[in-house]
This record gives sequence, structure tokens and C-alpha cells, in this order.
Amino acid sequence: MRPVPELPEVETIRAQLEPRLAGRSITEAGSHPSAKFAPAMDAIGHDISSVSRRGKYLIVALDDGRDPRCELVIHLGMTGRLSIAADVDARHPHLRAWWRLDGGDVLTFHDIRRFGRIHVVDAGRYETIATLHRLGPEPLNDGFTGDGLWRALSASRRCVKTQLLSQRPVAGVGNIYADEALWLAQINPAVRYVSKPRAARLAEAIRTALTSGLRHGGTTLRDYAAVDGSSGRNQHHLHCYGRAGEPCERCGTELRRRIIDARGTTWCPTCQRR
DNA sequence: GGCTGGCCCTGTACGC
DNA sequence: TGCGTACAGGGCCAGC
Repeated sequence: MRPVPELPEVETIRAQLEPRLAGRSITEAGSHPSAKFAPAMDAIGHDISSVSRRGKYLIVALDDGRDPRCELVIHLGMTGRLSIAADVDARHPHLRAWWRLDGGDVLTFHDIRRFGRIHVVDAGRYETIATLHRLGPEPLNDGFTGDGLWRALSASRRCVKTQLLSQRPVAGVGNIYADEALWLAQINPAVRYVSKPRAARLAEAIRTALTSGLRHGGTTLRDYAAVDGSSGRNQHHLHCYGRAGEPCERCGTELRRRIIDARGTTWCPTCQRR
């Protein structure tokens, strides 16, 4: 079992990075030769004006006095980790990119499995980042409603869980929080149609699951750590994900696990009946 | 344009 | 003990 940085984990990282990066300049950078990470170099010479987030993407707003401004977009993939260190160990086998800041310290990006990605684009121009370009609404904003979720889910006949993971109906939900939200809403992950009332329940469940993750500093099962190296505590508050074989907290039925569209999925066969 | 399946990638667990 | 294999899974891409 491995954790994946989803919305709560990325937001935790963003909140720690913002005060340490905003207002500073990138004086030097380096990257792994892979095209996934090489764009890190394009950030050299820019000032950092802010660090924001869309779904699971970290967006570092850059400013070099020219227009349009640009953005350093970082996706952590499954095992990506950002930290700020006094210096960079260029020989570290998992180092994928680094940015030296004015003042001397370094923002480093380590990613064991290289599923992360780095882009530098003109601000707001995400056409080259397909998932970000078509990203659904932020689940913790007012723009995310049960009606909107119902319309988005109704546009496709794919399994509801597959749709959630596509990032189109809603941004930032990955495998952990999809399983948790579907359990909370008592919806079977393999159904291909969700009624309006159930979509409203699912929207609320997504907010509940993500808010729990945020409140507990993210979920740590193995690899995830925040910028300061701390681990999350949400793994102690999961109802469903990673608990196959254990009794459902609601009805006592043994939770089951199966593969849906190549993603491990845990659900309760009784209270998430099809 | 939507959907499916394969691929990337490496640490870990497990069987022999 | 050491080796080989399966598995984990977010996002991209080719093919249908």
C-alpha cells in the first residue's frame, strides 16, 4: 500500500511552501534528463510571486517583469516529495529537479518512481497539460455542487469511480479519497449511473473525506511527507481505503477489494450494494 | 470526442 | 540467502 498525494496532501504542501517561497528568486536550477522534469530549468531567473493549487497540481506563479507571466506547474505523481534544504545532493538517486533560491537554500523535488511531472507555461495556458486543462471544479469551493456533479457524471457511462479519478467531474480526488467518499455516500464504485439525490450525497461525501484529510495533515501510508518532513495522520481516520478484509464500521460486513479499471478498490458489499 | 488498454517506473512483498 | 515475479497506481497516449 502506498499513498498518493491527493488534494489534502498537495494543499498541506502548498501551505508550507507559500510563506517560504513567495517573494524569492530562482537563481539556478537542475533537473533529471527526462523530458518530464527538464522544464524545471525554464524557471531560472524568475521571481516567485505565489504558490497556489488546482486539484493535485501545485502552481508556482513566476514573474520576470515580462508579459505574459508564467507558471511553474508541478504534479507530484505518486511518490513526489518537495522539500527545502540548505543545499542539494546532486548524487541522490531519486532527485528529479532542484531550484536554488536567492539566499542560498534549495527547493528539491525527489520522486522515486518518476510519475511526477514539471511544466513551465504562460500563466493560465494549460492546453499542453491535458488533465489540468480539463480539470473539474475545486471540491471545497462553492462552485462544486451536487447538481454540477450529477451533470458531469451523467455525461459518461463509465464507472463512477473511474470518472472521479479522471479529474473531470471534480478536481483532486485520487484513489484513497474516491474510496472514502463512495463509502460515505453508500454508492457502489462500479455503478454507471448516479441519480441526482445520490450525486448530492456524493458531493457532500467528497467534501467530508477531503476535509478530514486536510484537518489531519494528509494521509501517510509510506512515502508521503510534507515539506517539513512531517507525516500526515489521516490514515488513522480512514473508513474504507486499505481496509479490505476488515468489518465495515457501518454494518459489520467484511469490506471487499477488487480492481476497477486497473485501480484497487475497496467497498462494502452490503451498504454499497449496486 | 469518448473509451480502452498499455505503458511508464521502482520499491516492496512473496514464492521458490 | 538470493533470485524472479507480481503488484501498487496517476496520467499520458495510441488505437479503436
